[in-house]
Amino acid sequence: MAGLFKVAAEAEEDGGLLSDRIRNALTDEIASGTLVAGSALEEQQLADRFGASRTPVREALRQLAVSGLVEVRGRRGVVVARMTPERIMDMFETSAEVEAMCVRLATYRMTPLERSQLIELHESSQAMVEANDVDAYDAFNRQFHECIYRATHNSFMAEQAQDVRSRLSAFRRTQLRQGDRIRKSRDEHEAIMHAIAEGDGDTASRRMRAHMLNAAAALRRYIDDRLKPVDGREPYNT
Amino acid sequence: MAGLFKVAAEAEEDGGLLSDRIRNALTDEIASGTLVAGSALEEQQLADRFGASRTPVREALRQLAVSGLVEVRGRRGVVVARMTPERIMDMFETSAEVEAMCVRLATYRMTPLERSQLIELHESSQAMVEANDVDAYDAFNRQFHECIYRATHNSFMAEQAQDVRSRLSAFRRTQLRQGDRIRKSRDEHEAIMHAIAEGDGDTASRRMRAHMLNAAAALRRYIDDRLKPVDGREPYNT
DNA sequence: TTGTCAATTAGTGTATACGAAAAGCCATAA
DNA sequence: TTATGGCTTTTCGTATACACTAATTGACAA
Repeated sequence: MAGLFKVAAEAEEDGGLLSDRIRNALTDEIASGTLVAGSALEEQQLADRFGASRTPVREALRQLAVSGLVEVRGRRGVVVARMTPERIMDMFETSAEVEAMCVRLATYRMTPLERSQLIELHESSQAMVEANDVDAYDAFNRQFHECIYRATHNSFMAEQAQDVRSRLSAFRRTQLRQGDRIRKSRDEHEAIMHAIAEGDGDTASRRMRAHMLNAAAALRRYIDDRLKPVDGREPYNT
Repeated sequence: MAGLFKVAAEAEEDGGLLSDRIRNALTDEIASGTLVAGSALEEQQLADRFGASRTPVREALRQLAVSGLVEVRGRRGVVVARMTPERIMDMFETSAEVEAMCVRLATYRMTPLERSQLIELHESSQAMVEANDVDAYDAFNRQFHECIYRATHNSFMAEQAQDVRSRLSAFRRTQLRQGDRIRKSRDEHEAIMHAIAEGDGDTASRRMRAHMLNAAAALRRYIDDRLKPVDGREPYNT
């Protein structure tokens, strides 16, 4: 019995900490929507599922709580953070401002190499738009923005931006399926690229903010259509 | 009026969770510099100090790791995050941008009541400047900026800004002791207030950024004087 | 029927036990 | 003298046991 956990650790070829693996798994499941917002996360149940004990599960849950992905209701269990539409919009707005802030700095600081990489990346998205390939564009989009984060040459800011962005990943994919949002998204990228090319950080910043807010607006339409009915129900189901 | 968040209310409460109290205590000690950067945090030792077992201590440490206040070196202990001067400056720059972002939104959205509260708060700082009361001004400064966060009417953004700010609190107090930084700080606040009063968010934003960068510059002088020698040593002592 | 209260119970919060890995140390050999 | 190898020690990561809280359920009275 005592030697069992060693087997569990080796089963996943990842020598990393068990608690870290659980945290990563839960992060993915929450971000992807596999774990529905508001659902209860029972420690023993999760422990059984991961073939571990409650201890690493608890650590994972507590870490997720710091990032705001789950909500710890003292002595009453942990639930997947249930965002209100207002909070989601707040997060999108914040994300928009953060992206705007990053692209402004990036415009002033990016190296010629970084600029050419960004241009190349942007041009590669044309094909995805024409194919209307949501998944490919979603992946590209991530790269595009991360490329800008790096170009700020401020690693802390890049981490903060990445953190905010990752918390919205669950909603972002949805938004791309709205109408011809992909094409518009690329057009907006195009405008941002022009401002960057001219070294006009303030314009790039404004355009980026507008770009992100457009994405948020597309999502809001989706939320208004589909999430509203949920509001009538109890905050936390079982 | 200075209701702030619940932080003050929860400050000294025995009823809360033990792991939470330990986390808060450690946060304070790290932010205040009582726990020196780079020093090792041994679990059993901390458990003894808080009269608890290792379990809540571990949870606290893991949570602090998510915020970046401590560094977990797998199976080799936890140390207080040792920031390089570069990273500290990155954080200050990010903080400056975040504050600028907040004040811009706040300018457009604050209610007349919030505006008058901010004015009142600002005027109260005059006395502290004349008395050269660093502690009082430091406390006021915190309130001033938190007041602006709230006025964004975006709770998520306020939390993010607060998070970044709290991570710099250890360094901020130092900076205020540099020369006549307090007086200059208030003058800069004054200029920001004018822009807010005129409803000019972009100007308020630019002035706020300059204000924060001035504070960072004051700190850099301090760092160059006192922290540089440390760089010659090993990243982590023993 | 409904409201209140007590007993039950499910599930969290904390403590302790144990195996494993890394760090320290000493002895021994080149 | 120094380097290296194995042994000891320390401390971490995980498991498990216990304590305590709060939700739930059932009974009883109004």
